[in-house]
Amino acid sequence: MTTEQFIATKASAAVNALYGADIPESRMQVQVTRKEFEGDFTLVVFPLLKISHASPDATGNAIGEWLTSNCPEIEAFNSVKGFLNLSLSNIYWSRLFASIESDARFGELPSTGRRIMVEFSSPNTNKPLHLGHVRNNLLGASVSNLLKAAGNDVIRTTLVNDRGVHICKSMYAWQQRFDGATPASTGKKGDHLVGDCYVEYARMEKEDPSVLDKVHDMLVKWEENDPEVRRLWSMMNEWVFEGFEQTYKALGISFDKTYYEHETYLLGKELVRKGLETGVFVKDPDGSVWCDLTADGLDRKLLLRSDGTSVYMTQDLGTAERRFAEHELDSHVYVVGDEQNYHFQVLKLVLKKLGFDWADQIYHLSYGMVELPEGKMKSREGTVVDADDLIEKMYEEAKSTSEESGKLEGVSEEEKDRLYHMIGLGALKYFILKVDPRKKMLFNPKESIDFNGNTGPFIQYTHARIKSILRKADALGIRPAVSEDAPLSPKEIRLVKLLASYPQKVQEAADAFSPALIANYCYDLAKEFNQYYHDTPILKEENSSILRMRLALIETLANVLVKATGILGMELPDRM
RNA sequence: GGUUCCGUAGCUCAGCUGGAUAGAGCAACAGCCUUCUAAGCUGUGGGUCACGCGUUCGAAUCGCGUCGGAAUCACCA
Repeated sequence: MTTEQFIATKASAAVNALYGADIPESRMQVQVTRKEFEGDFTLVVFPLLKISHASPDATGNAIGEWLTSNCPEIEAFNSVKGFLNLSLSNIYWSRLFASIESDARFGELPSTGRRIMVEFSSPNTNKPLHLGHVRNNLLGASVSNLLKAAGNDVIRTTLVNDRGVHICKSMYAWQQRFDGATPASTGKKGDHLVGDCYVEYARMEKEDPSVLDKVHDMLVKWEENDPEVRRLWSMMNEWVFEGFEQTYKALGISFDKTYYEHETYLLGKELVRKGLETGVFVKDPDGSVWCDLTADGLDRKLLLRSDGTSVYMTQDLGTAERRFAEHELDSHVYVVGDEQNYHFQVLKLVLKKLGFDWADQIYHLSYGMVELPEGKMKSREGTVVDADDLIEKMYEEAKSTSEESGKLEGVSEEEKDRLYHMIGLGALKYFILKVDPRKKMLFNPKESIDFNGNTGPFIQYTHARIKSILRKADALGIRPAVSEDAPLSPKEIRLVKLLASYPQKVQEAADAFSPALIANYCYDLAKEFNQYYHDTPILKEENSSILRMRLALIETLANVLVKATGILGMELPDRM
């Protein structure tokens, strides 16, 4: 039970005793007391005036009196203009702190028994990953962690778009203009080499539009399983996968299951057949198949072309059906940009029309685009921010900042390398995840991602500071320990309050599919600690139970920081 | 044109299930390292929460309208 719930329950009892009214605790409004007022939690009494038939202050005072004389945990109160501020006893906070400190699984919510598949990343194999993909990948990985922390069984998956006309374009350009170049012969990452082919193709088509016919011939041959074309296709895809693998590894991302579109693109045709039988779909005279959604305020949606081939939507319908069946999913989350809102709206609607109840359990985590100061990234204009370049840049930035501070003297080169990567990536991940996924975000390549203020490195630095103190204490043979003999200061109570709210934050964030809420929490916690650190000496404290309590407090704080940033996919260093 | 989303400090963002005087960071300015890591801490300045009307004891938050921006509405994926 959270402290808010505890107070709500007591307040409900107070109202019952004083006014004989039965107000459930869920209707009680309890919030954290604002900094400028005395107290820990505040009961909003306005909604109770109709029952008390008294002024806000009189009502507040009456409830305050009742609570302080009937609940030993509630020590004092003051009533200000309809807000009843309550102070809890030090023993209450000590015990709450002790319960958090001793709980190794603190913040891991009880199992929901639900199995959720999360699809994210889903790249095309004709160009390297860019900043937009980075946001997708980080969000997907983080939301997966979040849902897992909230007690769900999570399957991370990706659908690689490895076939189609765009792949053939790269293949054609390679054949015509690249003279047998390979990643090995050029020293280029495979995904970048294939990306170059794609760019080259665009140039070729501009010179001579008829090359498009050649590309279509190639696609037809691919579909006919032409060995020559298939061999080229496999080889180039292999290059790309190796390149992607490096990028995923650098980002710390992996999948439980990878689907390839060349295996799934024919799925869904059976559904179309059934839909035609049951009259959910209609066939036009030219042979094309449609679903009429005009009654739902949408348009008609194509499901099979007049030549009988399937489209994107057909495939997605079939894939969804197969996944729910194969994995006995309770829910499926798709991490896909908001430009596809319409697609998912239609997908769910069509599945529902086909009679699948689980259609309601599909959630499109629709995130906003990453934009540059001059607008959208455009590959034609060369304004695309490449993922590998960006990761490299972050590493260099971390390296130069670290070298400037000189705090890593005596650390091995190997360890330094690990730290630079951890810090650079931490900065990048936090930068992207701290903003509400649904909103579009701005990235200015000219300004490097900050390492000061509300940033990943700030949180990592906080952790390093705590670890430094704990190392020193350990060297002195002092062990952290919670004890009721060590009263908590107001700042320490604030920290305990924040720590205690962590499980609730995980729940809220999971409900909202928003790692940003976790990022904000991490910042609040780090900020609060740094203020505490600044004016509360720990190792110099003479009272040994207070000293040990403080060590226990910062150790718990470090543990919670590790868990929370872990959801964001960040690692925290012991020194930096 | 239809649908959906967005508009908060110079900039980047919190706050949005209605609650007290709207918060951070960056940038600017002024301080704090013989004291547990200054990637830190403290302070100053900076706001018509796009605009209007409504609901309410109370609106940045909810509703309607206006203005501005974005996405989407392919026999592309």
